[in-house]
Amino acid sequence: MNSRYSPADLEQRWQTTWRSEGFDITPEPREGKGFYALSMFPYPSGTLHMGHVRNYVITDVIARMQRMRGRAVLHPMGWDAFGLPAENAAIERNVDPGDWTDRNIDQMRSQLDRLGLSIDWDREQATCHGDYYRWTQWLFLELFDGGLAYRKNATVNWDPVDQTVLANEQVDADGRSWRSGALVEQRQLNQWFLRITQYAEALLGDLDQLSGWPERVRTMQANWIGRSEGALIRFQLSSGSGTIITAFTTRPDTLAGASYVVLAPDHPMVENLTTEDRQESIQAFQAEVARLSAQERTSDDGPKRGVFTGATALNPINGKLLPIWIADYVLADYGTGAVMGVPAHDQRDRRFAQSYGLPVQQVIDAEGAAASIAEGEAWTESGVLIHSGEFDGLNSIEAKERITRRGEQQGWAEAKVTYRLRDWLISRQRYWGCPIPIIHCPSCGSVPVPRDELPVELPRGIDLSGKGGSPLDQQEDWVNVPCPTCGEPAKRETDTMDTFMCSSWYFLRFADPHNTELPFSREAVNRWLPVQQYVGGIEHAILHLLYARFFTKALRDRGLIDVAEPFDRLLTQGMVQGTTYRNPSTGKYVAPADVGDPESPADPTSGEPLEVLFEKMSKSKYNGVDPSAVIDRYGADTARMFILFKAPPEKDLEWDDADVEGQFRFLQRIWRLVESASTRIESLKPEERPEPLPESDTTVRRATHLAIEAVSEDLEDEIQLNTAIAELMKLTNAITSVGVAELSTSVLKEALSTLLRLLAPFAPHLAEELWHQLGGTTSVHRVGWPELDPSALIQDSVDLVIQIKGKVRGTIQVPADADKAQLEALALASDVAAKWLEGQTPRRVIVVPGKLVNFVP
RNA sequence: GGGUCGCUAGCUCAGCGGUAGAGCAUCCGGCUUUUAACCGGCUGGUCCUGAGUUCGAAUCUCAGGCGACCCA
Repeated sequence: MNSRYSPADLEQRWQTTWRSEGFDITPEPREGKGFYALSMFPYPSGTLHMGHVRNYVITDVIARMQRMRGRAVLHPMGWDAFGLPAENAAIERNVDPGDWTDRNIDQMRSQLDRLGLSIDWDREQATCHGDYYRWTQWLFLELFDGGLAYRKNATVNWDPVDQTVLANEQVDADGRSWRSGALVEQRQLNQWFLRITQYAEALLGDLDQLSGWPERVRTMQANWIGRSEGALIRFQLSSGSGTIITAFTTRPDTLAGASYVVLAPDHPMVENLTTEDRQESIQAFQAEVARLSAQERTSDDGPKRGVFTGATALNPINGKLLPIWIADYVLADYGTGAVMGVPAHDQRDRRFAQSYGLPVQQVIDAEGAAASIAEGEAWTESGVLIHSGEFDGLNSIEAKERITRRGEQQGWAEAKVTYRLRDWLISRQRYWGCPIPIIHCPSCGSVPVPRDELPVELPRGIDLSGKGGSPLDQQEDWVNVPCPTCGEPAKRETDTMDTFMCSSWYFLRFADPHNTELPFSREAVNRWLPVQQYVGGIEHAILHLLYARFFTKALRDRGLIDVAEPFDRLLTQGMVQGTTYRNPSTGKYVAPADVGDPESPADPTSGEPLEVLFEKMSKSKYNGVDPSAVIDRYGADTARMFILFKAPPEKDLEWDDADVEGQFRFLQRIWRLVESASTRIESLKPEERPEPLPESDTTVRRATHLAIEAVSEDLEDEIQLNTAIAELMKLTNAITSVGVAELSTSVLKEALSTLLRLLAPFAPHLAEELWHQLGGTTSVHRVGWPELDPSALIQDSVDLVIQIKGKVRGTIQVPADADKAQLEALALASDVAAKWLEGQTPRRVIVVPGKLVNFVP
């Protein structure tokens, strides 16, 4: 009977059994909706890292628990398989990107399988396979038909390392590419865009419905969409030419304080406005600004630079002359590409005015305003209007409205809402992506490829030099085709799609993965969507999660689906961090093998002491832990338990080998506990329970049902997997400390059967093995979630705390059902009260039934 | 500069008006010729600071400190 817990063979054995029984195949929901649990699908890099493990294990626990609760569960997996790494591998090693990707997928799938994830592999999708990207193209044409996909010439972000353009969301705050980290340049190119701005209001407004999303993700999306209310102001040129410059402002109340007007350097009117003598300096400045990123241009700090055009405009509110400048801090595609300069009340305007000696006129007054303006700052708060003629004395809020209304009456203003959100640039000048299904015809323009000819397949086996331009440009056979409309010679679009297009609808395909007529049927989508629980990294707070919401809304408006939001509940899991050694003087990272004594790590070359940090696991920091190695050593169940227990799911997790040992020991304790009890239990069928129960039985029954209550809440309401595991430990400790020998068979059975069922989602293999050892005949994963018996939680007697003036002075045992008067009497009669009250009559008595009595003398 | 979140045992975290808890680590003891050991037990806390509300504050309020993230 003293068998040993050896995870390696039992995990393998159960995985084989489950697979052969088709345990993970998705059942059709019998009534109502099923439960859809989804992890953000990975890029198939070929190696599974701990971040993946954490992601999929969290989703797996939720999926398994919902299944035990009797729900039909959809828990699929796929591959976000287009993208640059495959293309780079092809360039470096001369392999086919498709073959390389498929090999990686096979490798990662087998690594995932070892974790015991209950994934329905029959629904697997890879975005780079024709039977998937056929539908990505089909959906692109839907958007094209709906006017949501269009081509335009625009200033776009160019990544000089990856040699492709990027969407605004894919450039970080420092103006660097999210992928390559390269400083992004600006280029003028003719590119494809999706009209996400048409959904700005809906994407913002519907954030309110997403109560199952983390607050910070909603805030980040709201900030990114960046709605601002204001007005368009039309400035007439003083030359009397009738030419009008339209500027957008959120502060029409400060209009009287405008002392100049600024256009973006690439504003289309600049050339006409500029006087003869200034042409040269204007052109030089335009060229200079073109090299800067939007972030560099618009930040509050740093000097603002510009050039005077020679033209002037009139301020419509007071007729003052305003010089017209161009400046780096105004962007052509935000608002109207023109702003009014109000140095007293805008920080960037103030910097600019200071550089060029432009007048500063205060028009908003409030306490401290004049002083701060005098110190060279801008007063950007609201206040009361001054120096604004008839509007003097109004507060900012009223004034915004009154001034805008006056302007509307007189034809120089218009109330207007603008957004920071830009249209989504989806063209990529790379090979390994989904081809855009468009043919350019000299006479018919951009013509969609007929739907029955989809997919437009990527040509295979081509030479990828990696040097400039899209590799598809050079594929003459592929590029030159007759126009589908007129039959004349035409050319295929050679840009491919941003891979975020592929991931913007994969969650819909999982509902109907084998459909050959449509990307998905409305019925299948209605059956499963929205995703009840979505789990993934916070890095997609804006990118993927915003695009997917946009796609869902656009497809709903095209009549393809009925849901307006794709993800009901979202969990953003934290990073997995590894122990990292760094030399503080050189900033260099040192591998753990080279640091000597881990207690006092030292640099192997210089002997300097190293600092010990926890940072996101990565090769360059030598702090990675290989999931396969952990599974080899401790088994998948221990790896799962550790990664779930060590930190709450949304927080960063510090990997610590000692704590992994701890989890392994806990599983061993359960193993031994069940072994020691197995002689007493022949089957798991319920049997008569003697009443009343002896005290040891009551204690364990209570612990059992407390655990049911706590674990159920932790898994269903808040996803608190770490505390759920702590509850399992408490139950285990309660059973062991009372002792198996002290328990009646029926209570022991109930306790162990409960423990194993609560454990099953976390450590599925061990729970299954022990369940069978106790005589279970069906899988523990199919027997149902344990039910709470509230009567088991009731105690006959409870500890009553006795406080004197709010300080705890002792406890007494009282009947659990005693009323307030009885409690007070019992407490007053106690030794504790006698000692501390010293005969005084308490002035006040607070009684909290079941908890305490507080005497205030 | 603004916002959000956090600060509880050495570490990672529970508790969110009513006796401060868990796991790991430490320490002690036992068992076993141990190398993935195991078992039992004991330690260990100005709950970031200060003020307020309350019979009673880790928990609520305010101010401050430190840290992380987001926005500018």
